[in-house]
Amino acid sequence: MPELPEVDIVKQGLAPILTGALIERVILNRNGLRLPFAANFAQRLSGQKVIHVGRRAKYLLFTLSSSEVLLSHLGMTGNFRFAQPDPQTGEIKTGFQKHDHVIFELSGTDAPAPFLVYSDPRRFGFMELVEDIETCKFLVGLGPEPLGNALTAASLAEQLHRRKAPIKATLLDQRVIAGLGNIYVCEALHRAAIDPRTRSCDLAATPGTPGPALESLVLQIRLVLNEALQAGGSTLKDFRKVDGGGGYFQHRFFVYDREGEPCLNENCKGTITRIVQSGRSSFYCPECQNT
DNA sequence: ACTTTGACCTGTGCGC
DNA sequence: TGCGCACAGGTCAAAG
Repeated sequence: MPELPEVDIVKQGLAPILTGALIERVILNRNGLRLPFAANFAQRLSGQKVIHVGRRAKYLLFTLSSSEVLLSHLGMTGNFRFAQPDPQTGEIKTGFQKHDHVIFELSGTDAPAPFLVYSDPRRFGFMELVEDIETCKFLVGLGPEPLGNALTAASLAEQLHRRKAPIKATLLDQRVIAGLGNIYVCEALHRAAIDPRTRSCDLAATPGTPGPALESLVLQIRLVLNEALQAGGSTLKDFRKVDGGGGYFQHRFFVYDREGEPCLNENCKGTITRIVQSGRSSFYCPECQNT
C-alpha cells in the first residue's frame, strides 16, 4: 500500500495521540507478520512510554522511554486504527476483525479509543524492536529522503551513472532514494517526460553530472510527493488514515492504473500503456515520455 | 556484480 | 453461481 506520503500521513495521525502515551499492554494475535515477532516482544513494550513518533523512508519509528525504537513497516496492506473494547463484555478480542494482529492498550492520552490496532491482511508488514537505529539493518544503506536536502540532481546522477537498469527499477531501489514506490515512480517519470525504460546511466550526462532530464526528475519527484501529502495520500483499497478516512490523491493520477485511457497532458494525443518491468506494472505515455 | 524471478500472503475482480 | 486466473501500494532471497 503505502509509499512515503501514505506512511507520513499515518505518522501525522499517530504522533499527536501517541506522544507521551503509556503502553499498558500489547496483545499479539499471531506469532509474527512477514517476520516473526522478537522474543518477549509484547512484554518489552508493556509499561513503556512513547517519546516520539517519526518516519524514515517507509518505516514508522516509535521512540520509547527505554530508548529502544519500535520500527513498523506497513508492507502492502498494513494500517493502524483506534478501537473500543466490546461494549457488552469489555473483551479486547471480541469485536475485532480477522486481520487485527497487534493490539496496543494505551493510557495517559486523549486517544479516540483506548486500543490502537494494527491490521494487515497480507502480512507483508513487520514490527521490530531495535536498540540503536543508527546501526539497525533495516535503515542502514537506505538512500536519501526525497523531500530532504540530501537528494539533488547531482547526487542522483552519481547513483545512476554506472547503472544500466531501467530508470523505473532504479527509482524503486530504496538504496537510491528512500520512500518511493510503484505509484509515485510512475507519476514522477510521466511528469518529467522520461520513458520508464530509459537506462539509468543515460540520464547522467557525465559521471556525477545530471542532464536536464534528471534535474526535472528530481523536481517532479518532490512535487508529486508534496501534492500527495497535501491530499492525504492515495487510497486504493486498504490504505486508511488513522482516523479511518481515505486520502484522495488517487483521483489525481496521470498514469497509474490508467491503461488504455488518454494521456492527460495538454496537447498530447497519447494513450496510457502498461508494461511489466522487473515484475511490476509500469504505466506511461509512449507519446510524451520520450527522454 | 548485476538483473530478473519467485516467494511471502489474502482479497478482489474479471472472463468463462 | 462458481471456478480459476491475474493482479495488487513492498521487500528479500534465490537463481539466472
